[in-house]
Amino acid sequence: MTEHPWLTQLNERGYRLTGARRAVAETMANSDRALTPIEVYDMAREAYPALGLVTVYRTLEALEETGLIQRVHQPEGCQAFITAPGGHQHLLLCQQCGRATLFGGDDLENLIQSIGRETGYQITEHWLQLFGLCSDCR
Amino acid sequence: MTEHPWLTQLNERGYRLTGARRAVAETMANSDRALTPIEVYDMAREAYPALGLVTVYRTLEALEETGLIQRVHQPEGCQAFITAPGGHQHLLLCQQCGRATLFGGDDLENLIQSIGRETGYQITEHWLQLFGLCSDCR
DNA sequence: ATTGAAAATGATAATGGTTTTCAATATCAG
DNA sequence: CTGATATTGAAAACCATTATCATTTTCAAT
Repeated sequence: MTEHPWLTQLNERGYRLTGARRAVAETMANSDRALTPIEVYDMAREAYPALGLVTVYRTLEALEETGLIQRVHQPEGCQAFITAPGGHQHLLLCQQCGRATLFGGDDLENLIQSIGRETGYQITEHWLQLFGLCSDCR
Repeated sequence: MTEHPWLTQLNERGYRLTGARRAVAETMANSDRALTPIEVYDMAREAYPALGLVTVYRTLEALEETGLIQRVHQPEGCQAFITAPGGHQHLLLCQQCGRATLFGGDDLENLIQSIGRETGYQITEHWLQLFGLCSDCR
């Protein structure tokens, strides 16, 4: 039996493989939009009905710590999570359908460096998030 | 008696001028770092002891709606607010002392436009927030 | 396969920040 | 001044998140 790559990664981090984790991980991995813990709970229970909400919280925490998902900040709240393939990426969210598109922030580096010079800050982290309408919704 | 400009702006928006609002507005206006509702509550009560926490929430809402303060998103949470002089600005937060520096995002416009072209999104809003150490703390 | 220590789970309760409700109070136009 | 209306703060309600804990499951070592 071959496991989803996410589960393999969790396992390598010392997490045991369980039905609950499989259900939560696959729900997140298959979603192209941000999901709240409750949404994950409802969706993952279709595959694993015995799942408890507390376990959803704990598994999301594990997935975030492992770098497989990231928290999404939105005007309405900051409780949602979305896949984070390949580490640090920037988000572009559709305000209509909720779809999320990831993009690299290569051009951002220059901007950040010049801001660091101007302000005297040693900048260690950055967040860029865009909102708009995706090609289908506009 | 001359009022703080923020209070004049609130008044022009139809809000009445009260001691509670004066205390909350001045606490926010005088802070150079992000404050949570509870922090505002504790600080503003020094000037206006009868202040209730509920009124802090309501006044922060009014100040945000009027564009005088903005919500600050941080890894630990997104409940804090900070002054927003001159409308939309970007934040640079010191991870050590919490001080916030504002900067314009002029150079960002080009980047955003090219991302819009690449992704097919019609981008309507953007958030950029930087974290690091300020000149005093590094 | 079996065993057993340690991890994981889920039900329940506790927590704590935010909102709602509502009667009393304060503001301010007339 | 006066009164309609906005505002206030205390208390209660709400609800997402976290802590507790007895039970179950995983999985490495037999």
